[in-house]
Amino acid sequence: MQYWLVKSEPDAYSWARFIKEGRVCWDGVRNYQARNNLQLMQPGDLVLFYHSVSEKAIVGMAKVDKAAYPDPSADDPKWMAVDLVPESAFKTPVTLDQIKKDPRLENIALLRQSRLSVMPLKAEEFDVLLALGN
DNA sequence: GCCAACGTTGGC
DNA sequence: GCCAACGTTGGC
Repeated sequence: MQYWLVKSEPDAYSWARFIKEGRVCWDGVRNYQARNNLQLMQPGDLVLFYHSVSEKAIVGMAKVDKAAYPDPSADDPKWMAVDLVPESAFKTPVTLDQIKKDPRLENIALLRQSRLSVMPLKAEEFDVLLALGN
């Protein structure tokens, strides 16, 4: 079991829409490092869902439902997608500000590599974030 | 709206 | 293979 975090601009694809639709093909990733992370996802892995830009907070948790397969939105089969299903909404969104202020999260990839859109979380980081959100 | 970070492209 | 130019992301 591994833990991940994915980013989405709420204007492009929001948590609310994810809940409403009940499943998403997480496609459109066009960055090798993010793609490599997608390829490592296994069904059952837990994924925190971060709203970037306007909200800047983790808003919920999803679960990997289908491991990586060629991205249907890409011309080139080297790009990958996974399927995610909603698991639970956070009671309280965990803001970027909170994350920055928490010494337990000082090495989180979200802060270290601000532009990466699919990143692994350490189990300890995942636990801290889940506790903050619930 | 600006800009830092960083990835990609293309000329040399 | 280097690097300047350019595009994108995402925080501020």
